[in-house]
Amino acid sequence: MPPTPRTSRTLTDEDLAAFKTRLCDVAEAMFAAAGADNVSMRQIAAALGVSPMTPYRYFANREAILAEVRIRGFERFAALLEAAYAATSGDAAAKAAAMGREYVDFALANANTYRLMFGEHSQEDSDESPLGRAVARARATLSVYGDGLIRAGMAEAEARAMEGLIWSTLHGAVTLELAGTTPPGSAHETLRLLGRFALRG
Amino acid sequence: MPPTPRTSRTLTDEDLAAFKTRLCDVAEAMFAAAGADNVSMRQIAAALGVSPMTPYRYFANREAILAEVRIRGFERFAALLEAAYAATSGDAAAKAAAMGREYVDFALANANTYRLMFGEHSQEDSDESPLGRAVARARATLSVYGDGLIRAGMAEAEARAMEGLIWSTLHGAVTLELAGTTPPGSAHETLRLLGRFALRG
DNA sequence: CCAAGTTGTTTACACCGTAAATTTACACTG
DNA sequence: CAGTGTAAATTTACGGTGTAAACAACTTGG
Repeated sequence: MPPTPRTSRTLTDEDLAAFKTRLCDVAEAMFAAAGADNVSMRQIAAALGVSPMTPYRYFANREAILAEVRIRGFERFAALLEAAYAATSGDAAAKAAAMGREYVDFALANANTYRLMFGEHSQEDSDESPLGRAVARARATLSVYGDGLIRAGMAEAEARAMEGLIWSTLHGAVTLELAGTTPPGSAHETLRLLGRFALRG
Repeated sequence: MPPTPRTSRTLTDEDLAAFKTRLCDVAEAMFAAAGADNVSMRQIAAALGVSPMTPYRYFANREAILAEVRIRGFERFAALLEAAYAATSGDAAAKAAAMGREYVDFALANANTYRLMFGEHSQEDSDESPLGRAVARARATLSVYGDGLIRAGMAEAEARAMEGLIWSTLHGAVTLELAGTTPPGSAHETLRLLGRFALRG
């Protein structure tokens, strides 16, 4: 069978971006359904209706696709947290509680995406990298909590450290549940407990 | 090249167990060095000086080896926590603090083993399964903390839930650091903070 | 001594990520 | 308009994976 390229010669920057976006959309859905490890390059290409090697013209390799999807995941995540913050009326504690709920709900409802986001991605998240910036954006939503502590008289450094503790607890709760180490519902239970005595107004 | 089997006919139960142990020792070391995903069956077999298919006579498949190594990891982990408990003189808070330190140290010093232990292992940890029992043993060491709370007047159910919260925080802190999402040292910092206001005697 | 069964080996298959060669179709020259 | 260079997509090919199946070497029960 002869090759059947139907190109329009040297593709535009937006054509290029469009393909990348389309590929990421498809890959993201497949990853979410089966876990990133169980989706091959060939499967992604087939789902796009394109030959197995075509994606390599747009991404250096498989890892580059994972990196891109990770970034998109963090951005979606951050947007949800920000929305939860904006949609909640009340004091900082109420907003923080809503964000905590959103955090756990997102992780449990998008297990494979969350696993991909927080899996071992070799290179560290320098604030310069796109991934680092996406992570920073998600992390920044946590500052609502620290801000409340500062208003209550806590030193800034300490308040920021407390944010790290809250984050650790949320992350630990959902990953333990996602791994099957703790039974279903544990994460929400932990969240409830955390809110009870870490968010007393 | 002709096959060169030098067997001694129908191997004893302890011969069988010995091979499994030897294989797990080797596999564990290779996993620790390179990460489980980067170690193939063929590599393990080669390291054992045996042909690629021989391990399959002792383990159903690769996943069965991972499961076994996971169990051994949890047992080693539990033993360390128990040792930290036994070696610490003082009240429950001091013992709990020592165990928390041991927890974080183990995870950071055995990153790949820890990742394997708490990675997605498909089947849940029923208390009937060997893995479930190994997990339960590690988890049981946490009860020291809950016991202290109960002595301080907290209801039992609540105290056990608090153990889950502590576990989540420790697990979250180390996995965030192992993933590179938080900078080195963060887990110890979180541990310090946790101990400060969760362990006030 | 022979048939059966246990052990380890070799071989084989379908899949993977991706490097390299190949084909196609456009955008240019003349 | 013919010819050519080249970007885009394809096919092919290579070394790797997990593991099923066939096979060879041996021990043992009859």
